[in-house]
Amino acid sequence: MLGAMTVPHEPELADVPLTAVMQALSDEVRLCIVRELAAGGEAVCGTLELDVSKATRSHHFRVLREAGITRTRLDGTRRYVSLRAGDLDERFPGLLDAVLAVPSGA
Amino acid sequence: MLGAMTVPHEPELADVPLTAVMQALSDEVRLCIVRELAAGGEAVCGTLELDVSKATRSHHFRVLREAGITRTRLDGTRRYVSLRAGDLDERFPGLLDAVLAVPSGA
DNA sequence: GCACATGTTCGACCAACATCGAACGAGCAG
DNA sequence: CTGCTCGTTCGATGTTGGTCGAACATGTGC
Repeated sequence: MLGAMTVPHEPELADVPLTAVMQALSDEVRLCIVRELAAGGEAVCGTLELDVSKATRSHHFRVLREAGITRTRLDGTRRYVSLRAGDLDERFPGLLDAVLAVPSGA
Repeated sequence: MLGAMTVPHEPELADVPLTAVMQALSDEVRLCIVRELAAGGEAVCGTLELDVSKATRSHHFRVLREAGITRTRLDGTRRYVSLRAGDLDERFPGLLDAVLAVPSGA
């Protein structure tokens, strides 16, 4: 029981139900993450500005990853996270765009 | 305290945050309702096929209504529910279409 | 008035979730 | 090897959410 941290699990988008994606995108913190990723491309987890603890941050990244929304690349002790925009748009056409079109203010 | 049942509260869509809509659409039962409304137009609450109790059904209709997704019209003892497709598309362009484009199976 | 039908509301219950501090693991720099 | 950093995992906790049965409210028809 040790590979869990080194090899994050990323599902096939075909196996992800719509409810899981909607659920993942129904949290303000996770929406922030998605927006920042959309705007700035790949990013290191710790560099994103979020008003939550390390543990909570890690939790949200996991939810996004397991909903097929993000991909995680390992580089030493850092983790680079990016949007699976292509996969997502193939599975749920227009959904991510519609979400990203909404300004963060409301 | 008795008007609550007779005059359902429907918010201005401008006041509804994206998270509320995503949240409302992240439940399978509510997705079923939305799909049936999209396919068949206005419908009476009780006529939709849902494998839940009256109380649960009422709960889901309330969540959809308060998320600005549906409108409720009173007619005697019945309640006609319909999608606020126009309002929704104005507020969150493309979102409802993207959701409805996903087949119910998955 | 009196049933009847349609929905809502009220507790209650259990599952899921967001949050945190603390402990842990893995890689990197001395 | 020893710290240091980055991030995960582990409880624990409080909150929210879905579900139900039962009670209630409201309108319709006899």
